[in-house]
Amino acid sequence: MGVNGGSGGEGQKATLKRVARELGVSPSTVSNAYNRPDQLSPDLRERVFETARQLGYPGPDPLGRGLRRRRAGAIGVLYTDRLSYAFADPAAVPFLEGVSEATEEAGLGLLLIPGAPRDKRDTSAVREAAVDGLIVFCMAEEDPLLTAALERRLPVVLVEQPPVEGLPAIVIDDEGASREAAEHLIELGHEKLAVVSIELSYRPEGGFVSVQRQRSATYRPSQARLAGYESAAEAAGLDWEQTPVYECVENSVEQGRNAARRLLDTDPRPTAILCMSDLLATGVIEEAAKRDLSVPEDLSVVGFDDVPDAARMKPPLPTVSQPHIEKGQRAGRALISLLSGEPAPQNYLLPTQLVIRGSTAPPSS
Amino acid sequence: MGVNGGSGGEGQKATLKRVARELGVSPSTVSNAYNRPDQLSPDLRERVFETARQLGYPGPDPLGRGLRRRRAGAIGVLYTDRLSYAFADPAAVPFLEGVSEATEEAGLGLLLIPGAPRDKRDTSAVREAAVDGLIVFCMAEEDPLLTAALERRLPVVLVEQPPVEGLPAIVIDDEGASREAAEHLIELGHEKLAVVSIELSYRPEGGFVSVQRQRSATYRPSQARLAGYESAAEAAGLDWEQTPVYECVENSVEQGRNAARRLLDTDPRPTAILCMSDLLATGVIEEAAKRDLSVPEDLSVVGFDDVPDAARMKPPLPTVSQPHIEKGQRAGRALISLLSGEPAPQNYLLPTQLVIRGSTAPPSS
DNA sequence: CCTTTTTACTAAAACGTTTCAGACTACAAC
DNA sequence: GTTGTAGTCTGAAACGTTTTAGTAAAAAGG
Repeated sequence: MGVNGGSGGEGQKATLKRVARELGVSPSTVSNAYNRPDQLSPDLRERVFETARQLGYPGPDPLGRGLRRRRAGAIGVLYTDRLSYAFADPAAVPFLEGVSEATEEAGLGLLLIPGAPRDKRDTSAVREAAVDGLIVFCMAEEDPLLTAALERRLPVVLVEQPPVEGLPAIVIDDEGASREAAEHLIELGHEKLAVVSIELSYRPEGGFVSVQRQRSATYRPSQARLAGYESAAEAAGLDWEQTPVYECVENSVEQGRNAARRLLDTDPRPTAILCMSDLLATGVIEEAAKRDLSVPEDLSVVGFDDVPDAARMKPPLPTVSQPHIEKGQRAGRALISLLSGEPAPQNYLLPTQLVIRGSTAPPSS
Repeated sequence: MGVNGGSGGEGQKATLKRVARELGVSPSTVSNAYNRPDQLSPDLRERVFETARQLGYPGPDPLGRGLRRRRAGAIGVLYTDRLSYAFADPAAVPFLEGVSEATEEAGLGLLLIPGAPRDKRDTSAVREAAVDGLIVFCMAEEDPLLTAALERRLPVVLVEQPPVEGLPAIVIDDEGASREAAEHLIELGHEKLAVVSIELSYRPEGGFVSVQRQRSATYRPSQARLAGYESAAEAAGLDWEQTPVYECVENSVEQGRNAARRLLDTDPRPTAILCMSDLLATGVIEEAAKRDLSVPEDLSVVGFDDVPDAARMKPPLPTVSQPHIEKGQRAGRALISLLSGEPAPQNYLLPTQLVIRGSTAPPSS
């Protein structure tokens, strides 16, 4: 017998009203059987369930209930890019893990909202998502998806986003953390730095970027991290204009390799490269290896994120560690408290830590 | 100005009906403006949007629409365990990536349904989830969550599950793949095998398990893989009764270490260990290292899953490779085609491959 | 100029629930 | 014998849409 072969059925689709009619009671009573057990006799309640079973009624329909109660029972997450990329991003995965811990505690579903590719953005998914609130994670300020999300006037929590008044924000101190990373290299004696950056704006151009474009980056992490690198350089008397910054169009090992190909060809060749993600750093190191440059003797590389792999690499990758899971938890909890009507939106600044692991070195020359 | 400070508002919450009244047209017309642009004059349509903007109407409410259209616009995924564990499971993440690719193509949301811990299962989330269909991924046959899912009578696709008649199933050949892994070790001359297993049933007991309990495992992968190991052993004339099988209560490195502690203390000490996941294998290798057993000279270890790390370990971990992403895609697409009313549910058997990477060896004695 | 077709719009009935405000009974309390 | 009170159950009105079947006017066809 197949799973739909249950008895009953009685032709039409089972509904609360039909259960009520079948049993000769009012719909309210059936509803109460499910939602307010104290409102009817245990005996009748049992009979309601029995009839439901016979008719194959699976309990109150979530959409009908949601409409009436005016809550969907789920929160949505908006991610930078195509949704499927999120699972390939080692920083996004633990973030989602944290969010899911929070939603699970609250018994809420977690709806991942599809983004469609950038060149043909379709905002319908975000407009039509049945959710009670949204978490916006690391999207460009001018992304149409973000606009659409805000227009829904739902409770929203921003994570690693440019600020919007009235909305709680969860961030790390991107600027401070990257300043620290750059300072570390400068203290070692490096003067020829280079930067491998993740996307700067909604439509990333890729390649070397002017200082002006750096400053007008619309992804918060990119903008803040560049500012941090720059301020360390300026403080040390280095000319930031002369520091090559290469923008990747995607956060991947492949793109990191690409960037390194270009950067290691510049003259003078940089002695240290600051990367905005561990994925990019991995690519840079791969390319360096291909050119028989040894890391860190010939080239120091620092990453960002501290993915699990970073510690296992040989040599281990120096990087900026940040609490991804906690970030997700905080975001989830902030949204949930917003949903339950708590007034004061709380901002969080999460701690970061520069992890060196003994594998940066002074310049060789 | 905060995000909710938009003009309009007019006291009450903006609704389609209110937009209609404000403009002096019927609700149908406003609805058409959003859903059937060809049903009204472009001029009026523009005025509808204009009024909507003034009133702060964010477009048709997903719940109202969903109720009327009888579709939620999302599919749900049920995972073995606490939802948050899924993000920590290196096999589940790429699976979800694949699913999300499929849902994204179809413009559907992906709802992750929370599971709550096993000892206090709460099925309300699965009963109340607003979805059009479900993907059930790797759950024990007797899990109450699974029962609740089937009772909803929604389209369902099973992944790595014991079969249910009438429901499409996506699986790998767990039995064949693990038989192959065991055969490989046996061909190398190993006679003292041991197995480190993932959970066998909804309430895993942990520790050494009898052949009888092995056979009645209710997680499909566990059951099938044990059957594969056993059939290889029997075919080689080894006594399966004498082969220690250690059940872990969780798929983690820590649990693998645990299991190894027990297995490496048995007499005779196994010369090769078959692990049901790369995470467990990693733990086994760590414990072996602690005891100064060199792998593979003193102990051969084979994993399962082929997570990205497996190739990078030193020595690289021999393992069974399976197409996680494709598994997710297939599951997603199967469910989507089910939703669009296609009749024949299709089963898929996805290919696996034993990847040795030159790091198993004959027994040393 | 009359008929047919097209265009632009509407009325009303769903969709499947929950909840508010009773209503009826029974029984205890005064 | 009235008044409470608790315990059960119900009727009807939402909740915010979409859709079907239709009307009236305008355009096209002859």
